[in-house]
Amino acid sequence: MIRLGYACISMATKNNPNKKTTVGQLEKLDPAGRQKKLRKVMQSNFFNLMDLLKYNVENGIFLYRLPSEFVPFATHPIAADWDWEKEFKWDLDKAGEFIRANAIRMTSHPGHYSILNTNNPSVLESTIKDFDYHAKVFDLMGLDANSILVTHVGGVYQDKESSLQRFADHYATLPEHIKKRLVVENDDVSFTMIEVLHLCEKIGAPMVLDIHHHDCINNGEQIEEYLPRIIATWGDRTPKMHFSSPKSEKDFRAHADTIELNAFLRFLDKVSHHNVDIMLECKNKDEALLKLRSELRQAKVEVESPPLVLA
DNA sequence: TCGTGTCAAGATCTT
DNA sequence: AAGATCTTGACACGA
Repeated sequence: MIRLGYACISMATKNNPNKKTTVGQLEKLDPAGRQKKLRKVMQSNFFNLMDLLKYNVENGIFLYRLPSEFVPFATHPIAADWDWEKEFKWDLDKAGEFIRANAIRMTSHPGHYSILNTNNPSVLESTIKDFDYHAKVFDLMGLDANSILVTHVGGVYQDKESSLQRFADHYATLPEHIKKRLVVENDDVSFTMIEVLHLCEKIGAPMVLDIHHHDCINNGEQIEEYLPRIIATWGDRTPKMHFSSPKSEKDFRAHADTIELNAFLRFLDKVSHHNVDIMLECKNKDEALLKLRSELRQAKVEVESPPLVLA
């Protein structure tokens, strides 16, 4: 069975769990004022998250990416003495309860400034701190290892081989609670499906296949040839893939507003006999998901539930 | 209320 | 060596 999901922002719920503030704002306040401000932002993020998850469940959407901004300045020095874990323990429990009760798969995507294969020790340190934060949120919500952190390989630094090796070396040093959630995605400019697959097989981490990125860089490889191996990297977890449509011929790498039905059908043909979660990445978010769903229904393609068996 | 400059973070390309 | 770009929505402030 296939499940569809979307990233971070819902167009239907006006408020989203990605409210934030700025360093400049916090600097104007005394320590107590800072904590108050951070608390206020996080409170609205919790409120908005519960609202959004309820909407998701009502609409049969069980795959969702939590915005990295969920905890404001979670790893920034300016919020170092703010103990959000303790302060929001009750809320994290409640959210986790709802997520587990409704079998929602939460995922996350640490920002593109977090780069595990960096050769700069201070960047590595802040990257691990960022991964730790993302993992901790899922840990505190009591979510299983299907709640993953998706990252890219990182920079090339003029030497792909050693850059891949450095990813593997740094991966090996990660604490268990991060390692059990970290997965690697092929990107659209540097590391191809094949390169990431080899890396994932080597280090024993799952691979997120991004179809659009593969369309951006490849050496003519067909995804169907590699799907069994990609899916095998997930072990007993549910594989996750990313799907999006190019914005235009000229601006190919950018995401379009919606998903192009025919391209999606061609992809579906290759994966529909697997159990796969598909994250749709497009500007129109949940609206695009619901649109695709209705187009699939019109095309009489049953995707998200097992085929009906008539008695 | 509306328009706009600005925003934590790195890598890479351009000047 | 310093600056621009990537990508990008939303905060915060001034009009």
